[in-house]
Amino acid sequence: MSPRDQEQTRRRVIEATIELLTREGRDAVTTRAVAVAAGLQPPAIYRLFGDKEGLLEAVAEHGFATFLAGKNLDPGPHGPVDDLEAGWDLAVEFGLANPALYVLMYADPARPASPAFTAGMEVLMGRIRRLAAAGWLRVDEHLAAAIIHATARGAVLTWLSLPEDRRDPALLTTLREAMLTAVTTREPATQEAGPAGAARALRAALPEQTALSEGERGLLEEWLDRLTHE
Amino acid sequence: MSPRDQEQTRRRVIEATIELLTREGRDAVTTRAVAVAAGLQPPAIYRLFGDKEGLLEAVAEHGFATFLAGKNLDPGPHGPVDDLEAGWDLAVEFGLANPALYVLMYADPARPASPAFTAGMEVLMGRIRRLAAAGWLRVDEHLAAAIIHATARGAVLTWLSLPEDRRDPALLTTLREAMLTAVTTREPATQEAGPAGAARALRAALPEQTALSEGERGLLEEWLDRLTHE
DNA sequence: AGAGGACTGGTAACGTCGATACATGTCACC
DNA sequence: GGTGACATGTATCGACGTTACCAGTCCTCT
Repeated sequence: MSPRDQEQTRRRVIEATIELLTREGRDAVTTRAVAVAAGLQPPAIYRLFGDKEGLLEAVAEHGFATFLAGKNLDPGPHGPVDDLEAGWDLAVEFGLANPALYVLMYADPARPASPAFTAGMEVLMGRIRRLAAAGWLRVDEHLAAAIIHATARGAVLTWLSLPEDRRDPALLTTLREAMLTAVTTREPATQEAGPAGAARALRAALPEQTALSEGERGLLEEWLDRLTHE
Repeated sequence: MSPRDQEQTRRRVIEATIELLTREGRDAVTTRAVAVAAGLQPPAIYRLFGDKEGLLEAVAEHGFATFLAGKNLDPGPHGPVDDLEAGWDLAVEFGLANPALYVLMYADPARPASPAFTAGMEVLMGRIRRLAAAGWLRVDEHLAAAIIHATARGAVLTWLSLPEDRRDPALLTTLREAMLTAVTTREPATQEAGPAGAARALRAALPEQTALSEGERGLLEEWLDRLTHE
């Protein structure tokens, strides 16, 4: 079997698994059931994915990639805050649209970070960085990522655990709003983009702080001037 | 065997299961392993708990009840808002103190609401009601419950999924604060902007600039970190 | 062109799981 | 002291994840 064919078979197995997962639930995903659904023998799964864990990881990655493929990830016209908002919505929408897959990826914290998990974080981190560069970030970048992740995770899992007739869309919008106020500032710390603007803003706010020694502050001011006039 | 003895045996089995769960993980909890740990035969589990699901449910309930037993649930002297805050802390503390148990109870949203789950919600609902009675509630009671639950759930699961050396306690306090401002009409504790925002903006924009040498940039990054973490 | 060998794919099986049927033992009561 | 009901122990079932093993096929080298 050529690598080309093998890739195609992998794809067929993955899609059969997703079908099984979404139609009959997590417990229906057995190696045997997947094998017959994909039209091959149980051991073939192991030749293709190593073990069941490998299969599930491949499934998560495929599902997430497929979802992202239909979305536009470029920065929007309304600034980094709106981009963050859209990114949060994207994460939640993925969970609501693929509950079984989402639970597989995000329910058990013991599961080591899969490529799919990491890919989602990459998207998020890019938006956070732009937010920080524009001076909108209220907290540390890593903390921001954790907050965004936690609110989205909590939103999706709680939403899914509610009976359908008691799901209030306000849960999602309120959590999103809470996330935004926790992570971003209402007023940007700098009006100008790039290092020069940030340096100017920092230069202005500098005299009030005490984290640096006299000498350090002097050198820092020199550097900020250089960055400003670059 | 008298009902009294049976109750005692149930208790022994449950505690053996918790021991197994926390020491060797979820997958180590097999009916056989539990049976030998509790000193009886595998079928005895089924006579006591019906099936494995029943055992796990009993375990969840026992673990949660034991945790709550050591806590004071009465209204505190600082008003309903502080009570809510303490309730949220309680939920999160339970998750951090009993990760395996928490994951068992809250990870999979497909699992129907267990008695333990409901008991936790009861505690929460009481506090929300007092909050509403005192006029502090910004949103519908059910929505408030969902928001509180979602933030706590997201906080615990995200915390547990982070490697230990990257867990920032600020994640918990920030999420708690976000929950409080979303749910109550209390004024958010506005933190002074200071130079932190500008420092973060400069930190994010730093890689793009060329006015500083490698060494200067390294030192500058250290200072910016100090300025943001002050 | 034919023999040898590496590699793919199929079959059968292992050990363990959750769960259950059945036999064995034990105690109360007539 | 026999008898019936109930608790306990034994043996086993089907299904699971996983692996050893064997047959067939295709490429290579002489």
